[in-house]
Amino acid sequence: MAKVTKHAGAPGRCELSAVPGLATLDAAVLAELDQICHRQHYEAGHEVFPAGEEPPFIGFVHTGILRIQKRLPDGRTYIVGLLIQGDVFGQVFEEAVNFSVEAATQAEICRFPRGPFEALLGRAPELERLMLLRTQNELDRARDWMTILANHRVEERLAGFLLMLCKRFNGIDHVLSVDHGRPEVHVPISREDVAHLLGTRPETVSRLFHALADRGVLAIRDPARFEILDVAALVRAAGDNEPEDIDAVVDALGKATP
Amino acid sequence: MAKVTKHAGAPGRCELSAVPGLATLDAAVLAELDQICHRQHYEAGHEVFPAGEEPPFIGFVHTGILRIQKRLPDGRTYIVGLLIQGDVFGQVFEEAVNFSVEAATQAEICRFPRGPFEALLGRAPELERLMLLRTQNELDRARDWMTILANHRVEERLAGFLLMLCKRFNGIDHVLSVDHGRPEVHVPISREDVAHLLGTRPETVSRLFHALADRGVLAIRDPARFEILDVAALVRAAGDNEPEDIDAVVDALGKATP
DNA sequence: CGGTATTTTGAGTATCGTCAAGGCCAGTGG
DNA sequence: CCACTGGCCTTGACGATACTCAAAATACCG
Repeated sequence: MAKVTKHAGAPGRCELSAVPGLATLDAAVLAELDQICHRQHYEAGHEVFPAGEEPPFIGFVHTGILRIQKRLPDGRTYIVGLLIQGDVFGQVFEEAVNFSVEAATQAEICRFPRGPFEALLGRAPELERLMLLRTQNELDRARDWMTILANHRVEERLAGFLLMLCKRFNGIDHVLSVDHGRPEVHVPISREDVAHLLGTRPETVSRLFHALADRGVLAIRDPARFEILDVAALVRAAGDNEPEDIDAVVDALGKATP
Repeated sequence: MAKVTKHAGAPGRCELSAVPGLATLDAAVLAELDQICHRQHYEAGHEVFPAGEEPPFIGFVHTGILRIQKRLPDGRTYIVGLLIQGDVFGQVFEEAVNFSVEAATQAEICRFPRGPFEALLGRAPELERLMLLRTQNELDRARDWMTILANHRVEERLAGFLLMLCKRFNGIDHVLSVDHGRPEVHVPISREDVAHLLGTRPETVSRLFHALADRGVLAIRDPARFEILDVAALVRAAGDNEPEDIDAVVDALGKATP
């Protein structure tokens, strides 16, 4: 993992106007963005950009899943977030970032070189506003994730992770689907990555998936696919007794693509 | 706790130009900010604004410490961040926030009503840029905090918390000082708050403070004040083997106000 | 000085990490 | 077509860690 191999991309033609989040932008701004954008493909495990340096570009995820992470010299890895379709990453106007970005699966992204992108930011207040709102949103999600991480029992964290997949990844990359009339969640990353996200070990993750299955909360169709049998029980397992949340999940599951 | 009592504040006169982070702003923008700003005092435990609603203002912390938190109906509390002198809080252009803000100690803040503040944002690109950079910074800190939370042993999280206090709170509110030639850290929040921040219980926090003391890493002067006896050991206890970090802490401790 | 809240300590138990072995699947090469 | 290999996932046993409940000690405040 962490190889730097990259595949060359062609400039322009990123169909940015088709992207929901960007549709509100002025046509002229969109055209300029499209001008400076290079589309690029990454294989799973390849590094999109490293920690400790100035990020060379702002990225926009088209397909696939990326990990935001920090690797320590002793081999420990912390994953502090996942990036999916439609997410923007890379800080503007920063000299160095603390976290690297790696492809967790095959991924297709758009790269906007920082120089031109930052110049465009200055000319297009609406784009700057968009970046501010997106960053605020990311911060909010990071804090939500912290409340999951702060649960002492790993089972609560794991259940919270599954619910997060349902709520946020719905409709993305076949994460959520309905196969035999029951909602099915596809966990798009390895046990080890899940463990790194949750601050635990792969063995414990495995044990707890099976514990949830034994209690009838979910069924394991294959190591990456889980049928949700009892949403309410899963929400209870997450220790999350906010009624709004169970509604949000039921809602997300209801809208899952068959 | 969580009372809504507020003390009335007088508009203007917030001496915003004296604030390091805002000094780069145009004088005219600063004057406008000063116009719309109301200074307000909060007692420890009082709510600055609640979760689930549109935040009524953007806040700027002058003195004291605030908690960003979520309270669950069953009484559990998650603290996802602390705000100190110079921090800005409150999202712009958002309908509802997920987290409430409460005073952890007596606090003095400036309130910028959202309407006028957002209007000013549109007229002053440099202010919007400032907000973007601050939010990016907050996001980075939140992710750093996540890497501390993801450690399985509470001792690592507690040591990481102490080091964070040294690095970030240096020079603020007497958190860091040198009393008998040795650096002394003042933990400005209760054991319970520390526990909520670290995802554990006050008993465990207490036990681990004393365990660190028994090993000679630190000395407990009173329940809120700790003398750091062995910085290197503390960094090791945090499980953080990035050489940059020990340097940063030694540096911060060296600059501590005597 | 008394009353209350906070912190500390103790004992017992649940949870999780660690180490080690075994199983499953996909891709490879005979 | 089948054995072999390597990666991932699973399972088991044991010990370490932290949570729970309960009580005592200390600090705080009027």
